[in-house]
Amino acid sequence: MPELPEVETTRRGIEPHLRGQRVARVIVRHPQLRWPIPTDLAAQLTGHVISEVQRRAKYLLLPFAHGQLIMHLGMSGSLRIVPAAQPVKKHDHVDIELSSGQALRFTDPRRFGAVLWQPTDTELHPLLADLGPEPLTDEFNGAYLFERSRGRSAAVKTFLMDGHIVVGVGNIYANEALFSAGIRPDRAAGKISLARYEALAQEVKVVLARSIKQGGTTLRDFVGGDGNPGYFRQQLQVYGRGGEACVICATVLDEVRLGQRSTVYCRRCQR
DNA sequence: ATAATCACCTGCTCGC
DNA sequence: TGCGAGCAGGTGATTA
Repeated sequence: MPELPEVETTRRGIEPHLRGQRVARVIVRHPQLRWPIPTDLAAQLTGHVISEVQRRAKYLLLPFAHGQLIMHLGMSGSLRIVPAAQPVKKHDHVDIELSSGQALRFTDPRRFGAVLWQPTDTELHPLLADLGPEPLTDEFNGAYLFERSRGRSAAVKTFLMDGHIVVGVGNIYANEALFSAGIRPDRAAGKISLARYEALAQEVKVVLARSIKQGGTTLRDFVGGDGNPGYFRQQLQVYGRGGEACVICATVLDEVRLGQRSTVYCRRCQR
């Protein structure tokens, strides 16, 4: 379910409940996620105090002196703070119980998510090593996109969703940002001008920031760490609206597949 | 190196 | 009401 705004919403929701808490117990009910949960996870975490929750791309990180916990929500994952005694449901795979009596509960029906442990000794974890810049930093801008895209024939939407180029822009926000920037999603990335990439970078930042402010986009059942849904859905201009009227010019929005992902755009507003 | 496809897994919606 | 097909917020691995 989550793109960057949903992950950041989760981070902000859970951090106040985790900060300063000691891990009392770790329960792994279903270790088979995208990769197996390390068998020593409980041994690594139990008794240690959580200092903060960081985010890099769509990964949530709990740093400790002796290593870090890496979590990813995949397509359908969520993390919530619940009373440790709250009965579990079908897809509640992991509980990290805290000294407060609450637990951080990892739920993920499709199990595309991940819970990993990385000891401190090694360098950057391979999953984090080759990631592009964070979209909400100055490092990510039109000039950067322009430079990285030269010579590339792939569709600009696919390019924008490539985590090696920039992290955190998933299918929803790629569709939205391209609409706001007036760029057709299937245009070759290498043939777009600097000026248009400046607009695109700007719109990526705007749409992500706005969504974070509203607690993310709840499509099916996304809830932040506090259990509240996100309210950005009602502001989506193209995602999920194929066949409906463009909010700008009322032209019927086209829906096509690009790199196996549903892609919606206005053939009149986006060129 | 880049591009396209596959794979992982469950649940839901749609059409018959 | 039941059933198969297709699709869903991600992304590493594999293949040309």
